Amino acid sequence: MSTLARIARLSGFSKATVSRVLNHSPHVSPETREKILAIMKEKDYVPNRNAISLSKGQTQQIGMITMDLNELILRFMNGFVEISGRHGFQTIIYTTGGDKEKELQALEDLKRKRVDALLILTSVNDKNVISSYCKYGPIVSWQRMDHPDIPSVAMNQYDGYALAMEHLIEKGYTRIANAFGRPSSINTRSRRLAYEQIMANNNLPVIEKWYYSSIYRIVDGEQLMQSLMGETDRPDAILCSNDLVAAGVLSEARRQRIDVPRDLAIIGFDNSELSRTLGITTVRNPIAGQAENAFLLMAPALLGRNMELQPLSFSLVKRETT
Amino acid sequence: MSTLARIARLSGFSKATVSRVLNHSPHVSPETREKILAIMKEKDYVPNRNAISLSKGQTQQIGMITMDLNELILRFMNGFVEISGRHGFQTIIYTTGGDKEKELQALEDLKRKRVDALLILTSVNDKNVISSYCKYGPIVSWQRMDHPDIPSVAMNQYDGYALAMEHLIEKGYTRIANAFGRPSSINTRSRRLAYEQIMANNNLPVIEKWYYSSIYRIVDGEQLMQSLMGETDRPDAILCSNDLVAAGVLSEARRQRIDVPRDLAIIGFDNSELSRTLGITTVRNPIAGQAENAFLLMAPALLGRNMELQPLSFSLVKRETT
DNA sequence: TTGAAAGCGTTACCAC
DNA sequence: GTGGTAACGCTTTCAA
Repeated sequence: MSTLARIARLSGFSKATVSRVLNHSPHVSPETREKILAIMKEKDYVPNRNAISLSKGQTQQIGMITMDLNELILRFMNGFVEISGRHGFQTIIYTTGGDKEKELQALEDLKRKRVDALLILTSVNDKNVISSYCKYGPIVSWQRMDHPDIPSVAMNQYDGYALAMEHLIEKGYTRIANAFGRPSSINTRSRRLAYEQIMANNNLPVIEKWYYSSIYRIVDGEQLMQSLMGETDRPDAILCSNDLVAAGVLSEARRQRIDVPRDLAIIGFDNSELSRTLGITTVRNPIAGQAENAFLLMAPALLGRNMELQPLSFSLVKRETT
Repeated sequence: MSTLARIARLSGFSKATVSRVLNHSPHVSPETREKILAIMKEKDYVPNRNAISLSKGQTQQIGMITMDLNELILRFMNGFVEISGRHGFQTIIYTTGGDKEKELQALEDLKRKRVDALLILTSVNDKNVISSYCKYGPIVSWQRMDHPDIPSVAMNQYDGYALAMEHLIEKGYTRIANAFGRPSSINTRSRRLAYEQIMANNNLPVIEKWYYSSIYRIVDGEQLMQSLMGETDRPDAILCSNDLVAAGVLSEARRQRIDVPRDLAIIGFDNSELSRTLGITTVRNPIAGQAENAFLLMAPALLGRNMELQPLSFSLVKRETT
């Protein structure tokens, strides 16, 4: 195994000079550089990362914490991996499965300098517990943390929902059902607010009996549609918490011979792969952009320079269900 | 920032003794241990991982290389993360996007001791290039590599396919179409062999005109079903390369008012989340078991002791499409 | 049971 | 431009 010291010995130069070559220092004569590089190549030398990390006090690794992995999380991760890779950082994933202890392990890894920074996608520990680790390195979150030390890149769902609402009303749909996700989450509150305000703006009645919550997956969507079929008074549009739900609603509607979009409009959320294949109108969530911003928020601490966050916005992807 | 040296100074003992406490060495008196532990707690001490890694020459990190992330890969990864975590190893993901250069970076990381071992899920570089890194640490692959130095945990798809075939025949389906994946892959060959042999064993005719290949996704399944509708001579069962394809076939069949499973049986592969929600009969692929075996193959090099691989087998999950 | 000191493989500061 | 050398924070002999 060849080391920097060995290269120094073989080349006749000092370790310092060899190190300079490694780090592209301008204070090395071209001949020296060539000579040393040649020996490195010959001896198949590569610097030991641990030694570098120890010496520099930085590992060039960033940890990503999540309870589980799903399509959305993956899209965020991929975006984050991409930009951090461009800046020379590797990423390591901590899947906690919702276990507080496992999550703490990840936080401890910031303290013990295994990672230089942490990205939280979904967490289970109390925000004050988490924020107590901020002194060891930058921590940025996707989900809102409501803590001054932990910035979040989450977007206000109001805007995305509003886009969908306006589209529906413009198309003439007014009897709108809402399939919400977590009952009292901030996102649900924002979405509900968007629905109510835009209905009011258009002098349309808010129909609370068509509020559904805890609707997350395909089956939930199917069941929702089924229970709707049992009633005489039915909505002419359903705004879904995500694309999975929309897919469930759509497939059940087809099974029930309902003409989509003539008799029922369906809108999903997130613009996932599934919505594309099934042709579901949906709201595009700029996830890669949020991931990028997450890294940019860490940049000052990591790279020593501020970087401008990019402005993000939702957009509507019109397909065959509206 | 407290270091081991500081703890030693404060406690009045040497660094060696403090290190012994850290590593649960039996050669420390209980009182000394207590005293030192108390000071560690008080000073909020945690050992620096880089220093440990450098000193030991091991990082306790394993790299996982993949071109991209999908549900199957994730299941494998989760299984691997789980077992390696139990043995004190963390995992780091290298997503290459099919870029040979990026993949090489990961291999270099084995050389520069950022990771102790590598797990290859999908790779793009030549097996000889990859195997040239074997001298730096254990490399295990999911996909078959056909190289003596790189063991694989892939399973013989013949067995899984045979299970599905026998189930179909037992149920009375004989006019079977096959939706294969990559045209000339080893998996496709095994599956095709299984189909042909089992048909032969039952004195049934092999129908090559119903061989389809390069069928991977939902839309591919839908299209396959559509093209089948145009013909007069139709199969009474379709064996799909994976659950996505089966989902596509199923949804298109429903759209075309075909009675599943009376007029058409559908079997998927992998027992994914989707097959469960849609009620598709499928072949369960013991992915977590394979992931576990992947770690066990590394165990000798990593832990210094041999571990017995567990025997794995496919099984059939019967649902509503057969 | 404990301590002293030599690694581990780099970087970075200070001379020259 | 180049070299000497002290960090970085731990583990691991070898003695005592």
